[in-house]
Order: sequence, then C-alpha cells, then structure tokens
Amino acid sequence: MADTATTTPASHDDVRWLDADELLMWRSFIDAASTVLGSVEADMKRDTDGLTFDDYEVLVHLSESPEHRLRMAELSERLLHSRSRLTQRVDRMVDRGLLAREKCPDDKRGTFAVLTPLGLSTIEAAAPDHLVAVRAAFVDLIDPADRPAVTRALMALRRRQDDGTEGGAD
Amino acid sequence: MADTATTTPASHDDVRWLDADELLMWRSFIDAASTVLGSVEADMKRDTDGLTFDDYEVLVHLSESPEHRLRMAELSERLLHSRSRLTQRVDRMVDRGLLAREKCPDDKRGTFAVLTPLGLSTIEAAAPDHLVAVRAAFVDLIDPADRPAVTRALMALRRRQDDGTEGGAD
DNA sequence: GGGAGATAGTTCAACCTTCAACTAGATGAA
DNA sequence: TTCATCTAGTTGAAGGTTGAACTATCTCCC
Repeated sequence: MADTATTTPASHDDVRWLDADELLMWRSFIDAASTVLGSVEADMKRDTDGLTFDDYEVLVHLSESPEHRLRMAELSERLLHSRSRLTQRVDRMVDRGLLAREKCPDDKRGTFAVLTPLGLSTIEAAAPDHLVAVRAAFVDLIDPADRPAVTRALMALRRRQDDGTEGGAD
Repeated sequence: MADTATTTPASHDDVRWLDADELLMWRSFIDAASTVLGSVEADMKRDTDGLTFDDYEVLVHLSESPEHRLRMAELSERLLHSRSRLTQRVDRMVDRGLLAREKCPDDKRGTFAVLTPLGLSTIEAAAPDHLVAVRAAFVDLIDPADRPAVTRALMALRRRQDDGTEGGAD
C-alpha cells in the first residue's frame, strides 16, 4: 500500500480546519480540564494537610489493589505518569510515612510500592471531602441526561492499553 | 436559614459516594485529560521546534485579539494560568522573539503582551500540524452523535467568569 | 554458557510552576 | 492633600516534572 498519510507534515491547504462546533468543544475541554482539576486540587489543599491530588491518586490505586501494593511500572501506567515522576513522588510519600517500598522476590529489578497503615488511614480520612469536591466541580455539574454520552466520549479518549506512542515508521 | 451545609468538613456518613457510573465518568475524565493533553503536547514537540502547548495557547489568544495584544491580567484569565506563571512564560517567549511587552498608556501599572511578526508566523506555521493533532487525539475520537452532549457538559464545567474561589463565609 | 538486547527502576540537570513577598501606580474617603 | 487600600505585574525560593543517561537484572537465541 502506498501510504502517504502517516507522518505527512500537514500543509496549510491539506488541513481539515475545525468548524465552530468542533472548536467550541475543544476549547471547552481545555478549560474544563484546567478548571476541574484545579478546583479539586485546591479543595484538597484546603481540607487535608499537605496531600496533593497526585498523592491521593497514588493512594487510591494502591488501596484498590490486592495487598495494597503495586509494582512501580504498573502504578505509573495506571496513573499515566512517567517512571521518574512516580519514583520521586513515591520518595516523598515514603518520607512522610504514607508508603513503603518493598523488593520484588520474583524479579530482582522490581520494586513494590505498598500502602502503610498511615497511608490507608490518610486516604480514608481524605475520601469524604474529596468526593464532595469531585461532585461540586464535576459530577453534579453534568446533566444526568448527558452522562452516558459524556462517559462514552471520555472513554474513547483514554489511551488504549496496548497503544504505544509508535506510528512513525521513519 | 440554618445553613449547616456550607463548609462542613464532610464526615464519613454524610457523603454521597459515587456510584459505578459516576466513578467511571470521573476516572475517564482524569485519564482523558492527561492522555489528550499529553498527546497534543507530544505532537507539538515533534512537529515544531521547541514550541510547547502553553506557548501555542498564548499565541492563539493574542492572534485572536484586536491589534494582537492583551493585558497580562486578561491573558492570564483566559488561559486560566496564574499571574506569575504567565509572567515567566512571556519572559521566555519575549527572549525567543515571539512576543513583545508594551507599557499601557492609560494605566501606568499595566503591560500589554503583543505578538511580534515572528510570533504570528510561528503560530501560522504550527497551526496545521496542531489541528491534525487535535483531531487525532480528541475531535475525531468522539462520536458525532455524542458531541452536543459533550460540549454542553464541558461548558458547564468551565469556571464562570464572575465566580471567584469564594464560598467560605466561615 | 554467553552476549545482544529488552525491561525495572533511579538519578541528575534543566526547566517549569507555585506561593508568598514585593514595587508601583490607581482609587477613594476624610 | 494624605493615608489606607486595592490592583497590575514581577521576583525569588522551594518544590515538582521532564527527558536523557545510568545500573542492575532478565530473556532468549546461538
């Protein structure tokens, strides 16, 4: 197949410009992402003592995992954070006693991040206020009639698990 | 009215927990925000020479404004970025010749950020590839039938212009 | 076995954001 | 006029993120 369409540097004539509706949808997405996450983060800062949204997300994923533990790589994939970003966040959370690191017996390269009792009680204490914030900044603002469409759309936007950042054969 | 509901620290019993649908919608939103913006940013990095998504957004807002200029405060509100974040971004963009600062004659405290010819040609050159990225990571992934609902929902999430971060009349 | 190449995780420097001062000019009441 | 107060914008330090390099381990085919 003669595929010219892969990494063609888009030229000015080629492009399908966004129409008014598409543009509005895109701009609203950018603003919504910034507003909602900013608001949840701000509430978190107000309600907890020094817990960030990213911290909270780490705690959530660990608390939902068997034995309250996950391999670093697995955790970084779920959070969609880079490996080094996670390494350094876990460093800080270990310092604060929220997490511990454990060596993986099967694979000597591996490390588990594990929730400590303090980490568990911290997320349990933070959850109620967090949910109030999530409702106020997100869930309750969306018309129930629109929710199925919104969920469908948002799910379609997420990174497919086996979909690397590949695509450029040269 | 006896309003107990304003800044009550949410207690464990009080809370309306998220049901499965609400939780899925929320998680999808977090993932989608990270995936979409990350992907657009990565494409921008690939296609342009050192232009970030934030740079691009600054250029967009200025290029759409009369005389290609905006007051710093106005620009920071539109971008939903803090004043100091904008100051420092504009610093960098001025260094690269994309923008210039001009004193405001009416208000001697004020500063305009102004697009330079280089800034204008830079955004014109970047736009086609950027739109391809926006389509690939966002617009084209959303079922046209869902778009009206999605737009409605996203617009409801944006910060209302006159809606400060107030709310705590203690 | 042994070496090529992949994978897990960390480290380091450059860069970016945040937050709390800080400077300077506008506003308004007495 | 004068003082208090508000707004515009910048600065500087502390902390967080990125991306490339690095160590250690695993995989697998010869």
